[in-house]
Amino acid sequence: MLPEVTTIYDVARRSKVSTATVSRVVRGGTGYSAATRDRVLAVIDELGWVPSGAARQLASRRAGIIGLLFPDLLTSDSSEEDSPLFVDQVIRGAERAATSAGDAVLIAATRQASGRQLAFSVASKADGLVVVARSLSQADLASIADRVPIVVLAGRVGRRKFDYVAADNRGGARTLTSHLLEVHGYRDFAFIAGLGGSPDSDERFAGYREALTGAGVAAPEKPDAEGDFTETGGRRAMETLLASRPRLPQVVVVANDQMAIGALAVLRAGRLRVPGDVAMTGFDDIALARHVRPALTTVRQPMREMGEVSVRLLLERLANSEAPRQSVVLPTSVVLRRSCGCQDPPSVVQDVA
Amino acid sequence: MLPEVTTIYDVARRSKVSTATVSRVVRGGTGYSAATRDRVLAVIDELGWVPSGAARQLASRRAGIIGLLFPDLLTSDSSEEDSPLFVDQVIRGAERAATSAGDAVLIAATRQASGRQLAFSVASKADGLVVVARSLSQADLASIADRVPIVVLAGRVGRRKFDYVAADNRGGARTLTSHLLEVHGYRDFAFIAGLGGSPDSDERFAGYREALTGAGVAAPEKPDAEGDFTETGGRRAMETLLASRPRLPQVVVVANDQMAIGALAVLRAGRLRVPGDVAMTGFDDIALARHVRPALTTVRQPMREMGEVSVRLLLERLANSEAPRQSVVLPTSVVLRRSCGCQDPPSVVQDVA
DNA sequence: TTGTAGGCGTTATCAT
DNA sequence: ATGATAACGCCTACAA
Repeated sequence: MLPEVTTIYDVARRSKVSTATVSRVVRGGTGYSAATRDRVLAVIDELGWVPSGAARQLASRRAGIIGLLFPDLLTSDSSEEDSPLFVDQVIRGAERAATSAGDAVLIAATRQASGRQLAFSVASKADGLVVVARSLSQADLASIADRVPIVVLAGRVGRRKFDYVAADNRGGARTLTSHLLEVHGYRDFAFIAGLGGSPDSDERFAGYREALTGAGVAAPEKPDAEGDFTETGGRRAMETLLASRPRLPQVVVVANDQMAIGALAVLRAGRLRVPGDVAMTGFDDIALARHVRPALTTVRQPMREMGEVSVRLLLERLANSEAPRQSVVLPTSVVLRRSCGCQDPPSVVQDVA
Repeated sequence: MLPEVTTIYDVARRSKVSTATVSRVVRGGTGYSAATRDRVLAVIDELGWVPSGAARQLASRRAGIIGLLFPDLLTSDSSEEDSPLFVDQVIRGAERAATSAGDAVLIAATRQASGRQLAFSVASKADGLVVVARSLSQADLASIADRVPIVVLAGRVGRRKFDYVAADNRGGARTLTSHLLEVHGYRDFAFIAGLGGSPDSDERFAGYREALTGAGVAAPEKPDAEGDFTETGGRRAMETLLASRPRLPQVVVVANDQMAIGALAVLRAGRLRVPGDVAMTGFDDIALARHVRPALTTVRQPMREMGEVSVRLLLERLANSEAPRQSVVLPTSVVLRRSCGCQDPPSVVQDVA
């Protein structure tokens, strides 16, 4: 026995009005008497009718769905704890912004090859897409963009062609490094980067260099070591660093928290004290950063807010496709803890201008 | 200038075939020559046509969308780190299972009052729903269920009416408590519960009691203190416990990790050694549990797997609505670390039968 | 192998 | 204030 869904026709017939009137009533439009409204509403309730999303979308060209595309971060061999919380937070933020506007969020992780097809599939179901950087090739991005509006999330500041929102990675790294220079007086630095070519890592390295250069400290062209954003990767990078340098730097600036935590483990295993022998900083302010010993000085990105703002931007564009392109760079903030050498964790959060 | 989306008619005209043939080709059906296929495919590519999800759903009664409803856990005042990772993991799992079946996941958090409407909205857009326990009233659940298939996630084992998947909370708590009794020989216990009436907390308490009773240890009818699943809540509950008991129990069994971590902080502040003066255990095995000092003995729920299995169950029902109701209870496992008194963290994972 | 045409459940445009 | 009736873009018997 088939579900036999009730349709707008059933409602119309039973309340002795036309489907047009039913439609008006449910959408809160105008043009019907209070009596009609009550009658229709009663019948709807009685029949338990729920308008078909598909039919609605087809006729009104509005699905009430925001697509969110992100790169698959929990692939095969990366262990549970390596899976970044970044996307989770972004999802939460997006969900919140969308829901409060009456929309829902359709999510899909693009895994390597299958990404293209998935992206199109999602695009065909949503009114617009929020695409987290690096989850799609530029070509695919462009070809989808001329079907539905797109907002790009994260990625390098300065991208064109689309609306985008990003965190001020560079500014955060710059402020953090300045703190290291000015407050602690460090002069001998080392930098552990994330995956080569990652916009986030690059931006952070750039900010780091800007601060060093600005302080008259020689800054190398390239990072001293490179990991892959995971704890394991950080461990390896730290080992490489240790092996390649004759003597310890005063401070190691790491491109993200997870790698910093891995690096911390290596130092601990080598009986090196942090921040006594070497200071260290991370980036992201994941929950762990606060709990690890020593607590990790880091830079916080407003991940949830990034998700929210992306959706908001998208909704704006949906409402007005002619509006000028917008780009929002959200401020990051430096979180001072023990690992950089600060005493008695002030837990102060220092905003980046 | 309007987007002027290209439709199947454009493709048909340009490749000089009927829309039926285009449809056959794109869906990989049968009944066309290789030459025709290539020609159509070429035109599709040239025109950049993407079939409309809405039209497709309307005609085929299949949206390719799985809805996921969960309670809003990051409300207002709860701080960032208190937001549970449970749902995040479930989302990941669901996304993975759905994507590999060619579907996408539509997510929505039900916030208090608005829940009902949101749920219906999502139901109207999806082929089926995975509903995380407590995100909807029984009445709403029922009224949605006779429109689309529903799978209930988590919640108490033993529910009827719907397909459901749950973790073996009771078994996990029982095994954990038995370990405490048998290996460590503890006899004086205390239990910190989560929110009153939470099925998860109740089940865990039940398992705890079963083990105690089975070992001939008197088990109180009610938990010794109650928190709200957050770190802060755990802190408060521990303070209450401390204030209300003349002397320390040998071990405190806490209903989840976050509260346990809060409780740990209280003990540390009181200069009490864990597990020296009091032993402690958590539940969930969040990432932090491993990094906190002492590392927390806890019970792991296969959160991601729960998401995956839910979607799989839903897809099965979508394929065959007549199949008998299914319920899957996934095993939990005890993770032994320092906080319960175990030496030299064996990091052993002990499966629950 | 290919085409024709009706139907899917709403919305929206005209009338009335 | 209400009602007919085209779209909307695709799928799918049924024919050819």
